[in-house]
Amino acid sequence: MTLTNNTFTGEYAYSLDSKGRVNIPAKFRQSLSDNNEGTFVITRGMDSCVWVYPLIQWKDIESNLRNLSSLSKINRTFVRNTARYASPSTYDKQGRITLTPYLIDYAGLDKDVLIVGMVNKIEIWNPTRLDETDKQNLEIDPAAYDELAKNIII
Amino acid sequence: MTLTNNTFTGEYAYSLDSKGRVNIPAKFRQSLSDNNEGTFVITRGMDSCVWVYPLIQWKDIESNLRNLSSLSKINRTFVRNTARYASPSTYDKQGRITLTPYLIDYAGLDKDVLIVGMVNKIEIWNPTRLDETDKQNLEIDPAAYDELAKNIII
DNA sequence: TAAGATTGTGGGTAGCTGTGGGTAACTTCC
DNA sequence: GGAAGTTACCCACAGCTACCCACAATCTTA
Repeated sequence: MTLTNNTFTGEYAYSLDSKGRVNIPAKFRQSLSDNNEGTFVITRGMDSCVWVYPLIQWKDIESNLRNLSSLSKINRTFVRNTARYASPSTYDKQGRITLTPYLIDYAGLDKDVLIVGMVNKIEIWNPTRLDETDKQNLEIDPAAYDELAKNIII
Repeated sequence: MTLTNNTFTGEYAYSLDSKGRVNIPAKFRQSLSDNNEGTFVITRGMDSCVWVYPLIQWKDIESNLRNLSSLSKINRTFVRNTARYASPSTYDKQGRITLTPYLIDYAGLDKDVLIVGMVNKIEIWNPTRLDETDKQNLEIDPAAYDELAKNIII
């Protein structure tokens, strides 16, 4: 099956082992283009989860960060928070990446994790936290949400 | 007769087998343009059914999602809820796609299923649920139809 | 009407995928 | 410099998926 390059969708239940390793779903690996060199950049998500970017996607973000002037305080804070927790991770022969202890703690990860495709990146969740986040998001402005849906879903 | 490309109409009774496979009606497959590479994207419908998009139709949605910045919370929620349940599925030599266990459960699918052409996408229903949904929709506010009439002529 | 082609359904199997664990090389800290 | 802990790489194996073939029912065509 040929998928769009570097594009991720779907939800998968996987497990985090005692060494801090998680499998990247085979479907996701197949969609990776070669210039990623089997490498992802893992970092802290804006929700309570881990964000996993394919290397070339991250390089894009990096060059965008470079263009943010440090004169503005919000820019400095944003660049710092984004860069600070990012680290590259190459997957092993079995297709697993190793997470850092900080990120495992930040996302509250335990043995069972949910891997969610977010189109240009991947999220790793503690299933319980994702449920909670889902519920909170029900309180999101419905009009704004409908507006998005109207323009995108066909 | 050949209809417009990637356009689906009509209703068909098929069966879901023990491996989670359903046949895509031959008429639907014939209407697919080649750039779909024999691939559909299946996802959760807004009603209690499975939505099946031809690949190129889904790519449209995907590229819209790609342009939503994850800095905004509502964008993150929307991308997650849309991408999460979507997964590509290429039909086999017999013209069948494989559904995910989650979607089978969500739509309450059993052995007998109804496949409904929805012009730009396909719906897969549990016949009982479609009946129930139909009955509820009879009670639709006539004013809502009047509103719709402004947008479409039949 | 008869022969052939197409379509829908069932099932077998090789190879892949996800998971656990072992070991050698490397790093860190006293 | 050496012990202890950590990391990167390797192998093993059970379960599952993608692919293949078979066959009956239906449709097409001459």
